[in-house]
Amino acid sequence: MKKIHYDHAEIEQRWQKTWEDLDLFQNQVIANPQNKQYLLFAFAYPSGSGLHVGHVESKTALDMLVRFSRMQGKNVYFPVGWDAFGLPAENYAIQTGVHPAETTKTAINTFRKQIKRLGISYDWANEIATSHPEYYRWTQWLFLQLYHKSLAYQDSGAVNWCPSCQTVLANEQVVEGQCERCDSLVEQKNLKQWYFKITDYRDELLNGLENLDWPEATKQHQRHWIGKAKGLSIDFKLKENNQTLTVWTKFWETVYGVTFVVIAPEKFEELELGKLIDSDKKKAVEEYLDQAKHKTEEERRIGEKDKSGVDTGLTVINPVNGQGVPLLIADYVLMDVGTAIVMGVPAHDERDFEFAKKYNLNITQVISYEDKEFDSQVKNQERSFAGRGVLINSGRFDGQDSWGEGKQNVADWLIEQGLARWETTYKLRDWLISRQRYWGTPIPIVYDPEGQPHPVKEEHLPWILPTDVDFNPKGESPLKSSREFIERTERLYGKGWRPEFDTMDTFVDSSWYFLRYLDARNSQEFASKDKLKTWLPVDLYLIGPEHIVLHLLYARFFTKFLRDEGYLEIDEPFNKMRHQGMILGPDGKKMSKSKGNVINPDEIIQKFGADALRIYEMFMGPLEADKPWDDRAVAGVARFLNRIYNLAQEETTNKTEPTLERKLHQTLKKVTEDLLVLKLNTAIAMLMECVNQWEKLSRESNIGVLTKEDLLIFIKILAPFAPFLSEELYAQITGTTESTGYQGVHVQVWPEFDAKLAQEEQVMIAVQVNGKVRAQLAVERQQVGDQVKILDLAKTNPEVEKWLADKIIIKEIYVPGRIVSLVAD
RNA sequence: GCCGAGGUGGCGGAAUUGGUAGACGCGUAGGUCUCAAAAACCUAUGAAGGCAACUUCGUGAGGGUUCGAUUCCCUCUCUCGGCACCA
Repeated sequence: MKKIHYDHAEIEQRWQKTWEDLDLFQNQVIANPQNKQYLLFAFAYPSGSGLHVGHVESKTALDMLVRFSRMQGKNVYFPVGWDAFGLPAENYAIQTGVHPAETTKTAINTFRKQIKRLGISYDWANEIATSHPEYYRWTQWLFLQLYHKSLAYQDSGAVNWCPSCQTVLANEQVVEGQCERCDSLVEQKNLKQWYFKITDYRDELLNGLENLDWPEATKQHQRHWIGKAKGLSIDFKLKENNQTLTVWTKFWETVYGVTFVVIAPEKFEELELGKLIDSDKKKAVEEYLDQAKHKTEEERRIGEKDKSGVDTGLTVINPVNGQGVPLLIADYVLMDVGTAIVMGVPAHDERDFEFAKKYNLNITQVISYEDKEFDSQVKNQERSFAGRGVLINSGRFDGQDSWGEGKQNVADWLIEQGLARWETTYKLRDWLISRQRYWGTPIPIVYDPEGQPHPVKEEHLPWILPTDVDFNPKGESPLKSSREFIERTERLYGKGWRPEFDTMDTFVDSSWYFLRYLDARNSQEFASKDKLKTWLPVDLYLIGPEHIVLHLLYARFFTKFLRDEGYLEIDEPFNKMRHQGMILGPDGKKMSKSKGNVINPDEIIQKFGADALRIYEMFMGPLEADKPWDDRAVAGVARFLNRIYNLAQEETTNKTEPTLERKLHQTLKKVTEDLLVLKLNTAIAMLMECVNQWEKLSRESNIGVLTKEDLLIFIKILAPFAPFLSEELYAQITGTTESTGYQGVHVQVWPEFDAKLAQEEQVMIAVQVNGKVRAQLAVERQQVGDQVKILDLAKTNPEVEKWLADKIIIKEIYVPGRIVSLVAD
């Protein structure tokens, strides 16, 4: 039969229009808890460059699962929206003068069009954009709820400042001392800013991870970020005035080895220790404090190699042995770790060792090691070592295991003596949400003429983002340039009142969007309790691994807060979460415009069709892996689809070829199982195997090889993968017309798997002799369980006999249906 | 330095979680069709040896457990992510 190329463009456009006219899969949020499935894709920032192949990957993967679930009779909700506030649109506005609202709208329209072309079956009825007043009104409402509970508060202190973005950043947005977005070196500034008190939930955020079905690596990451550490706070006394200086340590067993104490510059000032210093030291100390204050992030990093500090001339008493040791100031001690005062144990800590060497401080070994070389190196003050050993020079604890009884006994004793207590520290700090940028949600706060903050009244929400604004960065919030904003505030609150000019971190917007999805047009509340109760939690969240600490932590925090406020009944928003990998350029590198290795999905759709693009991206490899693009492999997928199209044109028969029927049911089984665990690459491979066999049999036969029913089974299991082609073929075969109402493949029931039909009649059993496969036995299915017979068959097989000649069998193993293993000597 | 993921043909990747390594796709070679090409289809395709049936080797390296290891254990090595002066 003559092979034709089916017209993918025509078919795809026609069905896209039909589905849209029918409002297929729209308005799926109904309060029906039966069989509910809330499937969530991390909503995207609508960038001006449009959809890229990475977007296609995650959207398509979930769409396949969604279509499959629907056919399985699940009540599926699959919403869509836009993380529409953000810097790129604002930066573009600075360059071109085009208002961010304009560019955002255009970008969303482009994305929407592209997504529809891909055949993603989103429910558009609850589409949201975080920049829409009816959305950010509730972001502001949430801020106010936090404010009323004192979980949103204002504080001044050192903050991370990006000189290029002209805004402060959250700790989470500083990567290696650089701005996450533009890689500028981050500076420290003292500013009064708004914070969310996420630390109130730190223990729950940590413990809640336990039962989540998330990738273990992601959970581990969040644990590290929260950074809970149990240690001992030990009180040292200042000799000069008996003032207590508390150090915090995880290595208290080395306390007898303390030969100095180091304090962070900021802490030294906070405790006002300067006044105790002798005049001869005063100048050096003041100089050091001044210099430390002005160190840039870059200089500090250089300092990693060369530690600096200054002796205060003050003496600290080690409580365990009464020894007086010097107090030094050094900026390698960080203000926000522990108590910002560190006990210096140079024999057993690398940093302390370095510091001691540089400033000629004493070194006392208090742990001896089994390894003689190590031990003598430490003894000779050539290096430090932090491994396990036996305590020495440690009074009553000498001879005890430094990681076992010794560690325990030292702690017990210190606590008993009232010298120390357990203290748990965390790395997680409160979330700084103020941003000195325009394109974001305005913080709903106004200041009275005395400068005291007050919440914007709820009836004034949404607290609209003004439009008469000069975007050009001047180191302060662009909103200050809006006359309307100030006039509005004075009109509503009184003369001399001023609005808060900062906007919120866009991560605030995205921390609760999955809640708004459930009731996006509700003007009375952020979502009705009924719908929240019905649909939460999210059943599967597919999100890039780049959101591990930021978004996922914040969203969990919001969920827990709203639960405590009585709005939600769940503790965790996303019980099951998976990551999609990155699609790399053909060169195996991350796609970027500057590298010129970007693949445009529109071009692929035009050339090969949306179905081919969808299937290719899923066929590339495991969803979670990073995979390089291969242009030629897309053509292979297009070929696969074309073969299906041509085979489906052939006549059907009244009895399916038995081997093909078997293959079809094996395929049904494999595809069903793989879809449930998102192993889409192997599901597609199985579909290909099935088609290969179908084609082979069809070639060898003059008449049809498939019944109409079996053909329809194949089309149905193809439907989640290739929604357009399967819809077309289904319509062709069943002859349904629009007049009968929509009866297309996407509302059909997923076929039932028949184990009997999938079973092979003959099973191939391999025979190993001394671990090497030497023969294959074709065994009737009924005989597989007959061990005696199978072993007999194996031993009398001529191939096997050859290898058994002159040998005695000493062991026989039969794994039913798989393998016979004979051991002979 | 620490934490995490990983290393399988020329390439992307499979492998029922201890049971025939290399499914499926790409690429390559030869062929069919064609005046020719493209497209499409067929056959072969881990490496080495052999005319051949066949044999040996082979999942980053080395060792171990086992009748049997890509899979489990130990040591090492390389790659990719992340964190990092965290006391």
